[in-house]
Amino acid sequence: MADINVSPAQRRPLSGTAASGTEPAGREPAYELIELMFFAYRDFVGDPDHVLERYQFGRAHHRVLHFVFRHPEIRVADLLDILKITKQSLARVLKELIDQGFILQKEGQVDRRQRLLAVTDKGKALALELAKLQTERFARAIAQSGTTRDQAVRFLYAMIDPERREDVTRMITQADRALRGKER
Amino acid sequence: MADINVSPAQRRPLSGTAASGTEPAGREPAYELIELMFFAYRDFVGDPDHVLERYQFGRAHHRVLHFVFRHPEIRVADLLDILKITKQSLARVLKELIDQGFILQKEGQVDRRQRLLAVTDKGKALALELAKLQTERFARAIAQSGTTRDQAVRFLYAMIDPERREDVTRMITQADRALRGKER
DNA sequence: CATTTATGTCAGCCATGTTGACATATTCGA
DNA sequence: TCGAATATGTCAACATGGCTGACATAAATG
Repeated sequence: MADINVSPAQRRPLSGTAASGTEPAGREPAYELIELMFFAYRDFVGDPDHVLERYQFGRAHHRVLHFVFRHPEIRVADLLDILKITKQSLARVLKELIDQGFILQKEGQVDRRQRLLAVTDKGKALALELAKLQTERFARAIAQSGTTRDQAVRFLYAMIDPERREDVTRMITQADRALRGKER
Repeated sequence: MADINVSPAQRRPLSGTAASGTEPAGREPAYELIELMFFAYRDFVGDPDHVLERYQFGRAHHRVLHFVFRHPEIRVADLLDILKITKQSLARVLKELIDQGFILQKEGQVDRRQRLLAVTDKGKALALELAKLQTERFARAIAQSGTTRDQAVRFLYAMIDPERREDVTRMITQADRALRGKER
């Protein structure tokens, strides 16, 4: 459980910047948060990007691999629903992931029209490697910011469109259940 | 200061999911945080996307407009450095923003090779409209998650690559100073 | 058996990133 | 003062990953 750099709230940024008066328009624009979100996300996806270059994969491959890893035997239609892309877009990257042996398809048992997707051992290894990089970033950020993991979860959750939150929670819960079930 | 929905920690997601044993590999992958970050960012940039459609602009236009708005009279080279794209990529969207009257260029006073960029009134209005949308999302998220704004700032800041943090802080501070100086 | 569903695929377009090469104007240092 | 360095623009070509529209196939379903 040893962590890279446990020191709460060292060298924090600005944040005493807003509220000079009573604007009629409402709230002061939160430029600081907006820009921090932009840079944070860029670095968050940057880690995996470097690894993916090894296989000539891009971010699209990462997303597909990740969600197939998290939802073994997922139907194509459900994957499209998570990613919010078209099947033509999915087809391109999925084909490459299958050709290179990271993902495999099997015919559905109950409904033989379905092509259920799952990661191979190779795919699992890569998905885990990428998840670990991002996990380390979160662990660092939580430790160094003096936040709790729970606060971070609640904050990010509340950044999601209210009407989609339930779906997201359900999806994550279900994936956790499925994965724990498998690994036992 | 009245907010949309002030209720701390209502309907929070899971988060009691990790730590089943002592893996030799280290930490449990933080799937929940990883996926929440993905969905949060998608919605975060989704708000502006809809508005930008009105002008046939994309996210690239948004980024350029935003940072030019925040850094009046910015040099092209400095803008490229913030965005981390090539000048050829910038040129395309910048041309459209200039043609449609959102941004204008002026020759540098001290160095006449420079083409200093600034938003027009029209550009400022659009930049503010977009920033306001994202500000509202943050205000909602902070109120509903029971976090403080300061915690959110520190957390996002700590998500950035350590070696880039100083630059980001400096950039934000400087932009705040420049904008406040102008509005007085 | 006709229709609906799940998936695949072809073709082409668009947005936004890239590299490489080269042009122009201006500044700056020897 | 002149040659090199700098700031910017531009042309051409390419890659990635979105999109729409059209159509094909196999299987399920009423």
